[in-house]
Amino acid sequence: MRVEEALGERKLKILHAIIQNYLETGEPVGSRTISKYTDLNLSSATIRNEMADLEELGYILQPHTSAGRIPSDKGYRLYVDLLMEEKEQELDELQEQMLEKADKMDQLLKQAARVLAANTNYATMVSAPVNSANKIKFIQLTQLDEEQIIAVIVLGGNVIKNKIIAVSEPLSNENLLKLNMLLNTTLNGMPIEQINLGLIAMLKEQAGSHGDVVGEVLDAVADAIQIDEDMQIYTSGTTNIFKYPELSDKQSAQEIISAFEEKQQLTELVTRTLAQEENTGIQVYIGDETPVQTMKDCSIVTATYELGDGMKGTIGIVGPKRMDYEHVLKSLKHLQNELDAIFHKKP
Amino acid sequence: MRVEEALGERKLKILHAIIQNYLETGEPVGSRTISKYTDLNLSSATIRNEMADLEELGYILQPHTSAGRIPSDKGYRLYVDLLMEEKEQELDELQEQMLEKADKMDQLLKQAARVLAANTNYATMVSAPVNSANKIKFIQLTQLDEEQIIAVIVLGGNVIKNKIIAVSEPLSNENLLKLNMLLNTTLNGMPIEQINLGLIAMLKEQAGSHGDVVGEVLDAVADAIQIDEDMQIYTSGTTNIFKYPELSDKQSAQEIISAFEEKQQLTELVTRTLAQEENTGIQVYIGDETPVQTMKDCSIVTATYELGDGMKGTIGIVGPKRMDYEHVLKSLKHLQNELDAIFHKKP
DNA sequence: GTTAGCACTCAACAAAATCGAGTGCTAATC
DNA sequence: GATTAGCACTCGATTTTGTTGAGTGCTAAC
Repeated sequence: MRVEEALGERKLKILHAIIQNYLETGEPVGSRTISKYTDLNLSSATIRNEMADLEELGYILQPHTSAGRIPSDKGYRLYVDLLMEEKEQELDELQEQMLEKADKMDQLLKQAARVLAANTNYATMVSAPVNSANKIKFIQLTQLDEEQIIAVIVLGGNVIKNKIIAVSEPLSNENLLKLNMLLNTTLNGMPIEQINLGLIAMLKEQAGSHGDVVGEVLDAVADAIQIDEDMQIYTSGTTNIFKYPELSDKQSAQEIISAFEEKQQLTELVTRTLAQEENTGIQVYIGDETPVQTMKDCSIVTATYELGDGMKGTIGIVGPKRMDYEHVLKSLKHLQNELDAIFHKKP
Repeated sequence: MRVEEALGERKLKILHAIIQNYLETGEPVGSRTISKYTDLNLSSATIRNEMADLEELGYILQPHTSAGRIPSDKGYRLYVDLLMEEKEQELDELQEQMLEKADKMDQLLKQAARVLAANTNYATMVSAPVNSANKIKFIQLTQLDEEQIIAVIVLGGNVIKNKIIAVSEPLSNENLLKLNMLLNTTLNGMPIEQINLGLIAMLKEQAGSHGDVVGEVLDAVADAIQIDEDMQIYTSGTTNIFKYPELSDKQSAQEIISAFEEKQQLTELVTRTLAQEENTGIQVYIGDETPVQTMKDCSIVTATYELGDGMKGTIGIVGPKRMDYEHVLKSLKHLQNELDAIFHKKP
């Protein structure tokens, strides 16, 4: 608000025009262009004066003397926060493609990333839902054969974990039953963070006489329950960055694509996004604002979706700073709703 | 053999020298270079004459008049088949990195891809093991809560599948027990291809009176068992292709990287590789020989590894045609053994 | 405060010039 | 007959130079 006042309406309009034009063309925009293609009815000279001011204020900058102006990060920020008007538009295509086939979660998410990439022409990522504060809902051990026991553990949000445990001697049916009872009564409803060595030791004690085998099994179960540190992230359209010359020189392309392949940095991004608590769940990082230094020449827009039970995932779009913010935000919101709907419909 | 005779030893030596030099530099190699940097003691003029012959025979070619020569696909092929001498070398590093941490299969494979990429400077892929002729080893249905049943299915090679089934009305304990019995007696040991609608119908009949719920459950189980058509493939070092100018123009890079991200084509490659039955399990595709047209300017080297139970997976390396075949083959064999060892040690 | 006009800047493009690696061919040599 | 030195020639790559035009800043007039 204050910024808006301080700048004055005319400057704002000019800034808006510059940004919009730059978003379309990717070329620095000059005073003449603005003078001609807006309804401001000002000569290029006047625009030049205003532009000089805007540059001094840090909203735009010149790549080199005697070039037009391009928006600075600060300029983009103002644009996203104030200037952008969200125009409604149809986008049912997305929906249809989406619902087509979506029985398995991972396929669904991969598909989501793909559709979003196709729809926006940027690189996209979708993280599988995680829940740091998840609880155990159900545990069961079953004898698979003489030497193996299979443990099935169901967490909140119906996340299932399996582990096959090799045992040196078979467990009696009776013991297995007891063990199941014990595990369920003790662990049921327990947040997984609370499962630590101490607890395991206690369990072993309670299990008592059955000796080593029980110990082995309990250790294995504890191991299986641990949160897997690397979350699943699906990406698509990474090569879309080649469509934007400012990102597609070898150096940048190399870095960005690597980041998308190795996922490490994306994980960080997701974690950060999920941590941040905002009402809409949508966040925009412009240039240097990014949590991931590799992408300091990009803009990143992220959204979170929910599954209930506190399970959350992230959708993200990475593109050039001159990304079509309106379109991206719209698509993202749409997909967000879509996912919410799907997950709440079929649990 | 015949080729070797036909060419004559000197031509072979020259060809060898040309290829080796080209592998290192990536630049067309001229007669002078060969004349100077080999122990042939021939003048550049002589080399030129020989080169003219080699070109006529199709083993090398000129990118343009008055440029040096580069190997043709046919030349590479000869090199791989005959000329290459596998020199032994240490490579324990690989092994160490490998064993460091490898409890979960997917992490292990991802790690394998990564190590291989780092080691070779090419793009790599590792497919998770699949088994088209897999059998059911164990099935169990358990009541999770009032409205949900969880199905756990274990296949050969200890592949586990889960499915949560929503039921409209709870199943009685007794019915559940019967159903479990039925499933195990009928399906145990059965190859998953044989599970089709007919069989399901028969099962439903045998289950008899229990009505719709059983039907629902059986359908769900059948669904869960189906082979998931898209296999898991882990990639790494895709951006290594930027290191090779001949692959890193926008067009090619774009295509190759896309192929690595979207995996569709890699799946095809893996399928093809697994189908091919060769003793060593190692295959080399040079240029146009590739099953994946996108990579017609690359060479691809693949190897299969085994888990027993007929489960097989693939490791692959994609790089420029002037790849360091010796090194690649060596690394690949090494990793192949490594994986075999790991999997056979800890089942 | 706005605008017309002008000198100036500078990236981008294109044409021209230069360079040099490499070739094929011929004639001399072993 | 095989090898080699030598030379004219080719052609991509690089550098140089010139040209263009979009765009600026500044000044003076409106």
